[in-house]
Amino acid sequence: MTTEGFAFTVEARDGRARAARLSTPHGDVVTPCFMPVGTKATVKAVAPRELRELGAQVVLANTYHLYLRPGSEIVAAHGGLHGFMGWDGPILTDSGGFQVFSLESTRVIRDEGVEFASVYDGSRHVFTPELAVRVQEDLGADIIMAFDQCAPGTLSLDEVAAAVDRTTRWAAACKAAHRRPRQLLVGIVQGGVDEALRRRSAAEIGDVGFDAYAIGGLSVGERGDDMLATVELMDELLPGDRLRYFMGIGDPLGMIEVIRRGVDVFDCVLPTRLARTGTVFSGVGRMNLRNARFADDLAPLDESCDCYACRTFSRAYLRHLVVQREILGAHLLSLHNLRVLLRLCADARTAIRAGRFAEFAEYVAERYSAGG
RNA sequence: GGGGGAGUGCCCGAGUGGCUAAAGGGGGCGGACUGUAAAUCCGUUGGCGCAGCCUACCUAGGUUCGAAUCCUAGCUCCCCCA
Repeated sequence: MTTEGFAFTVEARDGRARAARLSTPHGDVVTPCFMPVGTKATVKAVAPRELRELGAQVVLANTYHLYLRPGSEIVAAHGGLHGFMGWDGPILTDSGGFQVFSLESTRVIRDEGVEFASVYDGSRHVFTPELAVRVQEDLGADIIMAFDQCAPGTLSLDEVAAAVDRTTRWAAACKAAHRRPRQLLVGIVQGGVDEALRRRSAAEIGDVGFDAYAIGGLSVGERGDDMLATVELMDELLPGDRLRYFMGIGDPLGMIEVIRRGVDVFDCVLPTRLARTGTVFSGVGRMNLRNARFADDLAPLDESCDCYACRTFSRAYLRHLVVQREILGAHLLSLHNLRVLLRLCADARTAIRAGRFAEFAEYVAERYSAGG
């Protein structure tokens, strides 16, 4: 790896699955690794100290949202995101590429960049690859993302192809603009679920050349088998000695399936969002705690979970918090859902190193088969 | 003692002769959520033998082809003056 302060080593393989180590200026990350999402420099409802206790190694923040509020200069005044949000481990910032997709109704894509209407006050902002890199340099995350156009495979082939082209040009512009040392810039592959477009995007992004690669544009509405087939293809196309990051997957079953196909790290809002809407991952699939059947259920959320919520409270109490919209409910359920994913990753690492990943995956599939 | 106002579905609250099984909100029940515009959004919410019928807008009568809506009496509640 050519980026100063970083190293990446695959330490064990089991099938396509890998157990690896990424060294960063803020510590090592062992993979497979789930990265909690903290868009506005906070993993909603969970304090950094708790993230650490849960076993989180890296957290995300979002360039576009922090650029709008509070503004990167405020963050920079704290010495960057680490000081600002009180997390001393590795941080990754997404570039704003996802907002090109999620804020579709308030944005206009042009070849030079994307014009957004601020979701806060309607003011217009043009995000370019150069600006996305500059803001990310100011924010000071360890790992930063190229500015891309997230285009789901549900769009027309022409649209996905156009997104592939722009993503390549923008990736080159990001690389050229990147100046800050000791900061890992990650290139993103697009192409929806079309094999030819994925091959083209992987080749082009690979030609630009990055020390780590991300798989973007998946888990955004396409069919599950198409998604997994695309991940398998990416395993063949991406260099085996570089970190692979699947952007946006965080359900227990899906996570295991992408680990099985050679992905090292991934992030997702799902565990914390589900928690805030009353749903938890459990050994019997997802449980929506608002359901009346939990009203008098004195059992813990999940007998086998070691999180604070499971060790301390009954389903009936947690349901009460959720139904009454007590803020503690969002907090406790977030702790639990994050713990489930982080523990699964820890177990996956152990299994890969022991050459027992297939067996482990089978166990997870059985345990979380009810949609967990 | 005098004057005025109000009683609607689990709750609040629109509705003042047919388009009303009754707006809207809350609550209840259920669903969704995957690089976070999300403590959000969606559906549903009288009963049944369910293209129909039954029961429903404080109670009991009445007017009318037809009443939550008009009339009479009663019950309950609220406000103002003394």
